[in-house]
Amino acid sequence: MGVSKTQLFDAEQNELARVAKVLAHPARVAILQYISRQDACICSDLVEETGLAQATISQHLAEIKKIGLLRGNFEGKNLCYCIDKTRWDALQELFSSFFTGIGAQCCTS
Amino acid sequence: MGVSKTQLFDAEQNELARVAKVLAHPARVAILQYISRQDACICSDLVEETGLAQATISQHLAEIKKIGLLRGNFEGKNLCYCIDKTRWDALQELFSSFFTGIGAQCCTS
DNA sequence: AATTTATATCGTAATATTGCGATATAACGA
DNA sequence: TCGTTATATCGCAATATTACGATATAAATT
Repeated sequence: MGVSKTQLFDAEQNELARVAKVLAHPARVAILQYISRQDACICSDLVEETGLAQATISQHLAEIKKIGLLRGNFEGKNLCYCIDKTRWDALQELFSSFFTGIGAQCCTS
Repeated sequence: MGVSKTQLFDAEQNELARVAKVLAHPARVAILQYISRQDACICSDLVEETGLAQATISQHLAEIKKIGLLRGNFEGKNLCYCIDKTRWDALQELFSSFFTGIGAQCCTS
């Protein structure tokens, strides 16, 4: 049917999946890397950088925003995005404990 | 058009996205957690556990296999899955360095 | 050999994602 | 105010994902 049955799973499982879905596209990975590389938090030379259309980039940015990772401030006429460090750290911790929790009990045979 | 333009991005970006896509469904997160919780690497009580149909579970397992995370051995009549620890550690490192690499240069304003 | 049990695959319907042109919106500079 | 520039949103076409019943496969048991 195409709809994920999220009600079958707990909040943490759904949250991890929701965040992973945002990282599940190379353009969004590239956007995050690019934004962090420019310490000035430069906005959309992303179009030029990636070769995707402006509408497409804007859509990808919206996905990243949905999980609270982006902050945008106007600097003069430019809307500059930057990564919300607090949220970033929280998500890093989410993934880290997921990986650690499972890794601990892997069978090694 | 619905096709991701993977050729625009580098190998690491595509790899991270490919793995994230597998984690981007709560059922697959739950499956990985369940397999690790049973240190005996028990197979598909997953159907009972999750409430999803057997065909659906099998499909999710196939997705997890595609990124090399599952090993299946026959124990008598049962096919027992377990998580490939080496691969798991490699993916943990992949995510860890992604998060660390970006977090280092986030603007803090 | 026939039956049972466990898992995979096929086919298909419902829905989601990706990408982009066209079109808004909104702030700045002339 | 008018045009320019930057970004968001709409609408649509192409494709991917999710879910599951039905069916295949394959090993173990009888």
